[in-house]
Formats: sequence, C-alpha cells, structure tokens
Amino acid sequence: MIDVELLRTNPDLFRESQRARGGDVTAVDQALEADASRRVSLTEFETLRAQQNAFGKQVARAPKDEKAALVAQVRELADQVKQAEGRARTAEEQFSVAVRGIQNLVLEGVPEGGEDDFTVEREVGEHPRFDFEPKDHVAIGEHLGLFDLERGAKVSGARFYYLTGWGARLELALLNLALDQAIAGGFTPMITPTIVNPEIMQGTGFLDQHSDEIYHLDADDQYLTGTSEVALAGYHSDEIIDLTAGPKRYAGWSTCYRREAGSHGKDTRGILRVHQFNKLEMFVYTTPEQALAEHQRLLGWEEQMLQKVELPYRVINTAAGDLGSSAAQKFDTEAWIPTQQTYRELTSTSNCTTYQARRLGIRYRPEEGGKTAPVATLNGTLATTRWLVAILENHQQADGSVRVPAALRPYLGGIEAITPES
RNA sequence: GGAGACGUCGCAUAGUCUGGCCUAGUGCACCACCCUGCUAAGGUGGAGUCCCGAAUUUCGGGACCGAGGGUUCAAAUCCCUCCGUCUCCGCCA
Repeated sequence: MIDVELLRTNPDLFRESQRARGGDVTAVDQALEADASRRVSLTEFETLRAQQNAFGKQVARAPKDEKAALVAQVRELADQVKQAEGRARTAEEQFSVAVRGIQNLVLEGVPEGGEDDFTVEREVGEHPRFDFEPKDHVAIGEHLGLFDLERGAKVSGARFYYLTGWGARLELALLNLALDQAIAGGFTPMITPTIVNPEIMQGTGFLDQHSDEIYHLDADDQYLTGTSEVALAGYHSDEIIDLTAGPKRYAGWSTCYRREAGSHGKDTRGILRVHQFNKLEMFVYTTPEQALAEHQRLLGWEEQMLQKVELPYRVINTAAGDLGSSAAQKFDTEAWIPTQQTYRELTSTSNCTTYQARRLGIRYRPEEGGKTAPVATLNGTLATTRWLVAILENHQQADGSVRVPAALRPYLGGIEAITPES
C-alpha cells in the first residue's frame, strides 16, 4: 500500500509513477475522492458514537424508575449510529479498493515503458566459444542422465520433471553453495511454508497482477507460493520489529509453484520454464533510508553467485511497466544461454520500499520510544533450479561431459566433471 | 475426525456465571523523577496499537479484550461462525 499522507500532499508524484508504469492514472483521483468521503463519514459516525457513549453512562447512573424513559429516548440515536457506522464502513472499503489500485511509487532511474524497455547496466564474463556443436541443456541432460522429462510428464503433466542422479545432486550442490554464501553474509537460513493464507498472499501483492499464475487450493482457500518471498514477508506481518541492530536478513529455501498460465508454447523444452522448482531467496527488512543501498548489496550477492558458478551474464534495470505492483525498482541478472544465443533471467531483486510492509503491517521505531513507521522490504534470488540450464550449457565439453565449476566441487564429492560414467 | 478446556494492554493474571461506577484491575518487567552514600528495596507519576479532527512541544474524539457476525439503549461479559493453543481419544505414508 502507498503512503496515503503523501498521496494527499503530493498526488502528482503518483500520477507520474502510474503513467511511467503504463498503469491507471485515474486511480489516483479515485483514491483521493474516496479518502475525502471516507473521512467525512468517519467523523459523522464518531460524533454520533460519542453522543451514544455519553448517554450510555447516564443510563447506567440513573435510578431504576427513570431508566425506561431514558432508554426509549436513546433508541433513535442507536439507530442513527448503526446507519452511520454502515456508511463509514462502506466508505472505508471503497477507499481501500481505490488505494489498492495504485502501485508502488517507481524510483528515480527506472526506465519508462514495458517489458522490452529495460536498460542494460553491465555485461560480465565472456561467452563460451565451442570448437564443436554445443548441445542444449535437454540433450546434455539426457546424455548424462540428469533429468527425466518424459516420466515427469507421465506422472504430473507438461512442465514437470524428475531430477535424477547427478542432476539431483547438482541442484542440491547449487542451493547449498548459495545457502553457505547467504550464511556468510549474515542471513538467517529458513525453510518456509509453501502454502499460505489469502491475506498473506494478498499482502505481498501477488494477487493483483499475477493471480492467474498462482495455484489456489479451493478446498482450503489457501495458496501455493511461487517464491518463499511470500512466507518471508508474512513472517513479521502485524509486528513492530527491532531494527536497531541492523537489517533482518533471511535466506528462504523452498519449493516454488507456478501455473505458467499464458505462456503456452513458450519455452516448452526442458526445465527452463516449469511448474515446480526449488529456490534460495534472500529477503530483507530494513529502514527506508537503507533500502537503496541494501538493494545494491542484494544485487552484489547475486552477482557473486553467478561468478562462483562461472556464468557470463548481464544485469538489467527493469522498466516500470514490468515491475510487480509492490516493487519500486527491480534488477534482473540474465545468464547467457549458448544454444539460444540470448540472455535468460536467472535472478531478480526487487526493492519494495514500504509498500509491502504497509499492507502487511510491518513497522519499526525510528527513534526509541517514538512513533512507529513502516519498514522497507527487499528480496532477491540466490539460486534456482533454472540455473542448471545455464551451468550445463556453458560448461559443456567436447566429449559430452560437463565441467563442474570449482566452487561447486566440494558439494559434489570433489568431481571435476559430470560424465556418463561418473 | 471426535470430546473437552482455553485465547484479556510486553510477560503473568483478575474480570465473563449475575451485561452498565471496566475510563479493563493487580504483579513483574520498562521509562522519568524523588528518597536511601553501596545492594534485593521504598515512594510518585508515566507508559500499548490504529484512525479522525483542531492547534508549530499538546488537546479532543473514536476503535481495539483471537477474528467476524448477532442480541441489546448498552457487550471483555450473552448467542452463532471461524481461527489458533493445550489435553484426551481415533487415524496416519
């Protein structure tokens, strides 16, 4: 949720932000109107309620024989209170709907426009040159017995797979490498719930734009999470947290579920785009002042991971229209995929400023004993199953084996390459 | 899944049967001040969260007793639904 006070004092800020996103600019004026009428009806109700409360005390103090008369007198007032309360509640709900139509304020430096309007921040590493015809990750995986796509489809349908043998071990190695890096960086490791209640899913902002991407369990009215960001953001919901010792940094390990609705026919081959995968996610609660610097730190940790597994990549600054409703700025890192001759997203880090925290009621005290204020939340990817695609393709060798980057070897029994025999 | 108990201001508890002096009491912890040359102490006052409205340190009003409904002039208190915790039984990859 946006800062309503800022909306009142500086609505142009929000109009401009909505415009940059290609979003609904009229939502700003709708919210302003709804706010005004909500305050009017709230004052009406509270004035009447105050009268009623005062009267209630009179009734309580009055001698028995006078009570009946007083009660008769106040009956009409009670009715008015009830009606005013109803109006106030309706206005409150309308306001809440209107204000939810406004997405997070886009930060300075975010390019305007849609999916293709990102800017490239930097490219790192060299594209591999092969003196043989490189195979795509599916061919490599089949050759080395790393995953079983056919049986995945047989058991669970399209976009499901089994990781097998060294494939399973490679994923665990990657996630453990990421976890160890996170721990070294001061993150608290977490294994999170992957089923959450509606208010948590709502609070993170995923239900607005990505609702058809999310699995819903009808029998229980709960959601499967597409990232542990959801559970980690909900972790401190409705709490006043202590940030005096610095940011709270969590590293969430979880399976992620995505319906991939609307991507039919896209990336159907292999494990690039799947309904279920594993991920290690960084999530940070910090002060609004710290958020910008923390975002750069998260990006830095992501790049460290990419460098550890020796992948060529670029960093892009996502355009406003491609941001989630909660994000004020987002950087993706994309690894080079040789057989596609293009970059594909491996990580994504968002600065949600105070937007998510407002919705989820997460606050801190800027000054000891002072008033509370919403915290800033940020998230970023450290490793996912998808990374296997880039690792396999970039590190494949002429003999059909895949070289294991040095950083991963300790997690794979020390082997230097995955071969059909290993 | 069945039966029962419980959910109150940071923690621990009173209040619920019998609705209204509950503006939710008390203890501990906390903060300020006072007293005591040290120490467990003693005294006075303060202290929660959220919203609205005036005023440049503040004041007034409202909401919150797990959540949401209902009854009533009036609900922590009575009724219903849901959620959570605990105990017992049943079931269990």
